[in-house]
Amino acid sequence: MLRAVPELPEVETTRLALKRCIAGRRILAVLGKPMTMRRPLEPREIDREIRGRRVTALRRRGKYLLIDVEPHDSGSLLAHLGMSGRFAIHRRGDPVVSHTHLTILIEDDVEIRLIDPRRFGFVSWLKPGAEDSDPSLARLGLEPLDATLPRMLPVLYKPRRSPIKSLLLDQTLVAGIGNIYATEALWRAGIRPDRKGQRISLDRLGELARCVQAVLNEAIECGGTTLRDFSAPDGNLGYFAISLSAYGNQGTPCPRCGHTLVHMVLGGRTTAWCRQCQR
DNA sequence: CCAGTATCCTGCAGGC
DNA sequence: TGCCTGCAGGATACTG
Repeated sequence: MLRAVPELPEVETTRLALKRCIAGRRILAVLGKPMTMRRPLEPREIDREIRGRRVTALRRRGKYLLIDVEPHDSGSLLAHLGMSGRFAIHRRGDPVVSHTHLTILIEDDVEIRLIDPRRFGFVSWLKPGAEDSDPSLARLGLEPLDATLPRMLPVLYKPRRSPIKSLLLDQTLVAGIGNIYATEALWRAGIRPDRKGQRISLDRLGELARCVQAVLNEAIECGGTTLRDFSAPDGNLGYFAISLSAYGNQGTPCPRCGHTLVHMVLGGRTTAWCRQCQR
């Protein structure tokens, strides 16, 4: 199984698991050392802000996770898992794996741990009102699971000259799609990754939007049905084996037509695709 | 404004 | 067997 980079489905699965385990529970303490990450990690500041408070809600925006605490509108934790980040749910006393940068102690002996070898992710405290002006959140585009996507994606992509693959990865247009699900959605839609947005009909872009939603929903469903909240032995969340038709499968037969899948590099990202049935 | 590229970081696969 | 190189990619600063 490929070790998947967290995209929207993995973040959503993490959100649902964290919700089941910590929503309504009180935070006892936050532990960790200051660390250079995508944004500086300041465990003591986070501890000062959320110690003793109850978790009220877990939200997702694109690939970002928001953890709200009581009282209402008193600020939130903002997290991004980057490329190698994950939240693990543990019991107090479980062995600590390397690259555990943050530990959130929850009542009833639950611990939430942030593990991120590459440190492209982050967890930071958003002061009350800071959410609206946060530079990362403010730039995010449409939620891909929104019912308006089939109508809006063609409008957003049609004027663009970039390859469709690059447009799918542009978080300011639609937020939450990464390299894996962009590759899968294009394979499903039968669109070659380097075709410019301008050169794709509105109908085909609408179909692409439905493929994006289908592959994301299937991945979430897969995660929801295969993941346990406390998964032995390491408590990892948000990683699961959805069967991928194109991503990483260059050199093997296309599951639809049998033609050998090839790969190309677009914007520094590899894409597997089928010359026969992706036009 | 827009499109394309370099950069951060570590683990690991592949080659010799 | 072991070392070395290069690749993996999300967000963003930077360049053309």
